[in-house]
Amino acid sequence: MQPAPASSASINNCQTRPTRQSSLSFRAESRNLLLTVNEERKSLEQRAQMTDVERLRHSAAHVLATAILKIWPEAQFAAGPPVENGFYYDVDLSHRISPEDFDKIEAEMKKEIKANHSFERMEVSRDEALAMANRGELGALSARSEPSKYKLDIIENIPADEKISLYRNGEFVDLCAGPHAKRTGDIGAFRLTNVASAYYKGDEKNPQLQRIYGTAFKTKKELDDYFAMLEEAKKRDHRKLGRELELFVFDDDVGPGLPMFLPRGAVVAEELEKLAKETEFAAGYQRVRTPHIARESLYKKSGHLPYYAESMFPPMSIVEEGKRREHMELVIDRAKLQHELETGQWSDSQAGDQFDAWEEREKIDSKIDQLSDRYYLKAMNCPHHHKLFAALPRSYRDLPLRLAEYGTDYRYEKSGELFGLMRVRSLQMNDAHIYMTPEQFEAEFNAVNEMYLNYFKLFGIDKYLMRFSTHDPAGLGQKFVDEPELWKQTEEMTRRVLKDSGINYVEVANEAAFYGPKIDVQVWSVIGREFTIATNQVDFAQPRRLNLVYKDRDNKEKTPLCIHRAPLGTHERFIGFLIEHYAGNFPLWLAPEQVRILSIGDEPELLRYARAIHTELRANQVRAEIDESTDKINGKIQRAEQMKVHTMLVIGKRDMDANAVSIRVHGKGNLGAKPRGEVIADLLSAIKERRA
RNA sequence: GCCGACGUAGCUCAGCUGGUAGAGCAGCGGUUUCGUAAACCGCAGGUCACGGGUUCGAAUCCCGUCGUCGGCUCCA
Repeated sequence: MQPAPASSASINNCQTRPTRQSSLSFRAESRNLLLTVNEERKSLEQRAQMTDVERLRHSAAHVLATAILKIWPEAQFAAGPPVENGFYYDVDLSHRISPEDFDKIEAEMKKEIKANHSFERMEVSRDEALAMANRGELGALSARSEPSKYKLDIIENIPADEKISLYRNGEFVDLCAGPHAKRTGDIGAFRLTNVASAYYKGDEKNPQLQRIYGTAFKTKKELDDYFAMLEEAKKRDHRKLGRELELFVFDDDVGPGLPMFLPRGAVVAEELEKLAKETEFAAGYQRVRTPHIARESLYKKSGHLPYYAESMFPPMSIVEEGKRREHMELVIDRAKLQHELETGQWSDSQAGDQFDAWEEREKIDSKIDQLSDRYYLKAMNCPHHHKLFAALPRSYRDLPLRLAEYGTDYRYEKSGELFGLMRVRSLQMNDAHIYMTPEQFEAEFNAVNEMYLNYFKLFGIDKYLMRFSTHDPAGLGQKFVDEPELWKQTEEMTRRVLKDSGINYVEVANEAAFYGPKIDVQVWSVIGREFTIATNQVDFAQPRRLNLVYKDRDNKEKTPLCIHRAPLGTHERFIGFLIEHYAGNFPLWLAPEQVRILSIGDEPELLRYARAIHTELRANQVRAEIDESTDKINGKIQRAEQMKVHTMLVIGKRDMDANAVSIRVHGKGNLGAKPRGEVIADLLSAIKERRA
């Protein structure tokens, strides 16, 4: 799992979760700073590949630093790269920069841009660079009493064979690989957006810096469009719409990251389940059901525990009735011993006694351990499914065996990573595990991909990308199971299928699951925001660890290959995505309330007619409601529109006399009157066919 | 987890430098009989997230806890 921003974090069926900090770190004692060093660096060539807008943003970062120095000359700068939607510069400054300071900083930036300084590149020797940094001249307007400490560190980490370059714009000189725009005046339009804190090099052992974010474009128009897009995204924010449309809620007493679906949200989840069940039934999957918890032994065998324990809720310890007394006695003994260890005066001559006490404590601990059983809330469904595979003798004739379940999992996401429905601690996944022979892999993998593509079509997802994550041989035995041959085989198979099927994919090294190569599926909502929604993983390790076997033609027992797949990801994230994608305007088949009947007035005869239609629709499983409030028709329409009810059937005396109804569709307005029977038939067929 | 901002009625928000908590919508009770985005009147609703402190007096100031949000290498 790559450390990714919450909005793009991936969903894993089950796999290792490296910490945010995957780089090797050590303390540089020579300075006050505690620094870490990265394993990998981008080469200069790689970095020189910047698009025009990236150059411009990179230059904007330098202009930002220039402006900050004009106001706070003592500021120390670290890194200031262009990023996806703009740029930032990390600054170490005792003054806390807040958005109130932005006007002042932007005004200085504008002066720099107006002055239209050129960006001059200078190559210097390592010694010159170090000397300048020591005089505080890098990331600065002039020499200063304090050395440019971050720049010094950066220089020291530049490989000996790399050239060192500086860039100057006006008075500002910075250590910088470039490239840049030609002149500050090329920065057509910019704006500072926010300020956040960031550790130097992302390592919490390092000092915390203030990260000033901004964005820049060539033209004012592009900048305005960008902010308009942000506004639109705000309107579509699933947290806002989720509350307004009464889809889901969070409650402090239930707990952070534990969403509860209100009836309207539950409808969406259940319609998605219905879709998945129909699709999977047609594709030869079988449904299974498994508990939400399992004994520790299962995760020891599956291999998850050492890799994944941090992402799981802490275990529940249970002592069976018959063992409670013995357990209690041990606990008391341990407490006594602990007290002694903590309060006792242990002189040098008693070191041996102290050591014995430690040993004794360990013995007691292990006895306590043996008496108690630990259960974990499951964070993934695969081990349970693997156990179902193993539950019956399997023949090659049974393969491929496809076991599917909308499994409920619990993952202990770090508090700072929770985000609406996008990153939660309880989740339900459109999960399935396909067990097969290696010969069947290609066909099965293709079928899975085809399922993905069909879903994309149904939901109107035009842009997608499959990120194919492979292993790095250097990580064998640590991050990845030590099976070089199987890695090679499965990665080749996967790559070939992806290539042959013409699917849009990229290959990413070193991000595979611990048990095999993995594909994360990224999709883009209609407003262009990226979501990592689904996952598809090859597993050759767990089946072996759990002794899964089938009897092959040659009467030999063999280990099956397994594909983990979850095309609809989790309900939580997929619904979050759909809310934004549709801006809350769900297609008829997904709409929480498909039809609302609005009568004009409440004369008994008219109400009878309206109620008859309501009853008929509900008898046909249509989610229809009837608004019998005393509001006037405009009020009823307003309320239905606000709740984004898909179809409104407006019924007045005129309609009743003609045995008709007037149709109004959310977002489309009044579509006029039609015969009652025709309207109902149209609704039923649109729902059945899941028409948009 | 770490840094920062924020937390007032179901929702959206007002409440100045400490002095009796307010509006609109939603809800409830009436009246209204209205043809495609808000009829009218009334009523009710808050331990100002929670806990502590300062003060004659705290929504307001301080500390802590909980929660939400922004961010935590896309590297000079």
